[in-house]
Amino acid sequence: MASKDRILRLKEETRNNILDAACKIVKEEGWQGLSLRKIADAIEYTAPIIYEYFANKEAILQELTKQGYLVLNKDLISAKQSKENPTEQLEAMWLAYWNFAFENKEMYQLMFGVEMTTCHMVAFPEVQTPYDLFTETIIEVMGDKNADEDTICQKYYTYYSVVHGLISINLVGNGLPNDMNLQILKDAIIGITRSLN
Amino acid sequence: MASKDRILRLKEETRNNILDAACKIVKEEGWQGLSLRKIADAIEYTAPIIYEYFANKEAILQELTKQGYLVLNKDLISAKQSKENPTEQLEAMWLAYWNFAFENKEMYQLMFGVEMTTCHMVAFPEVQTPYDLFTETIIEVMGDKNADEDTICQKYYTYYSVVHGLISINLVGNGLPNDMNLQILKDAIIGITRSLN
DNA sequence: GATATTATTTAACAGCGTTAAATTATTTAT
DNA sequence: ATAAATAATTTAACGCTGTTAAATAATATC
Repeated sequence: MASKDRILRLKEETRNNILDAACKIVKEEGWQGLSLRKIADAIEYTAPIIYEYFANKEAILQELTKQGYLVLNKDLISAKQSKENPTEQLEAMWLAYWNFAFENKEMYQLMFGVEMTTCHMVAFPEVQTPYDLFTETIIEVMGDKNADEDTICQKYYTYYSVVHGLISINLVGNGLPNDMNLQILKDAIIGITRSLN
Repeated sequence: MASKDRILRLKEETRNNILDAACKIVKEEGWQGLSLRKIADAIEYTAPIIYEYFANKEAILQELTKQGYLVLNKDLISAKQSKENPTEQLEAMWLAYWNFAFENKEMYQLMFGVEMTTCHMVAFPEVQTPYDLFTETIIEVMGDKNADEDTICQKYYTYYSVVHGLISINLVGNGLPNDMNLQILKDAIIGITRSLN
């Protein structure tokens, strides 16, 4: 019976190897360079074996997306915890979001469809978390626990639009000078925050 | 000698047929559905003939991108001309930009890398035009002809970030309710404009 | 009408995601 | 320990992709 466990452990390991190999290939060659045959090569198997672990290529991308959200959500939470004041928390969170995008460019592209077709598959709960974390803090900044749902949503998307837009502009093409980026980002965040209270 | 002209005209026509066919296929099946064989089928030729008119598939995308910019630039100019006041011109231009994105979703994706790998090939002058048109109007709103180049550039990208971001969010996935979109868009534009003077 | 030129197609290559069948390795049962 | 059953893995193939070279068909030139 213990051998069953060993086999299960090995299968789990191979599954992770597939995901790790995919990540490595993407970091080296971009999403266009990713193929099942390359993944198989990296883990020293032939291509069809992948279908023992994933339904198809899309399922691999879905799993990677999930992992991306886990990292992002962790970053957002620890950013919030790094500050006391809700306004500072919100700013720290958007900065963490920004940093995640540039520390994980390929991941961000996959998750948010920049220069890359996203896998809008069965939604998993992790994609909702950033929205929850941000709106929760927005409510705190507004100091109005009974604030209108639509108003909060709108404020969130105002932040989100400018941050995601600026990230996208930088990921596609040459991007902007670093100092200009940060100035736009911080000015925009401050500006929107001012409109909150 | 006139026959030469006829042939040249026919070649030009076929070239356009290729581009038109590509557009049609993309509108019906999205960028993922576009293939050289489908284009060839649509114009009733076989695939390799396309290489008599374009160096490769990328070159077709480049030409379509160019056409996209021609339309966008025309829209921006006529939006500007529709108003007298520079502030109103600027708002009308961003609204025209917004409308272009949703009236030409596939084109916008190609031009700005939303859910689609852009062809960042040899840059052509048309890509610069929106920047010129917007910054020109921003300067007029500021009423300072000697304004700092960097400041103007920064203001432009502040507008651009929020508009492009909001568009991207809508093109990827399900998008937001229509009224919320317009409210975010107009609020953001008004807010940034307020910071200009 | 024969020859040269151009237009177009056919065939092929290497790569892609994916599936079914064949093969090898491992476990189970006698 | 050997035979049968099960599982793991590979080989071969399909239809698709962009692209190239060679073969063929159509046209123009002499």
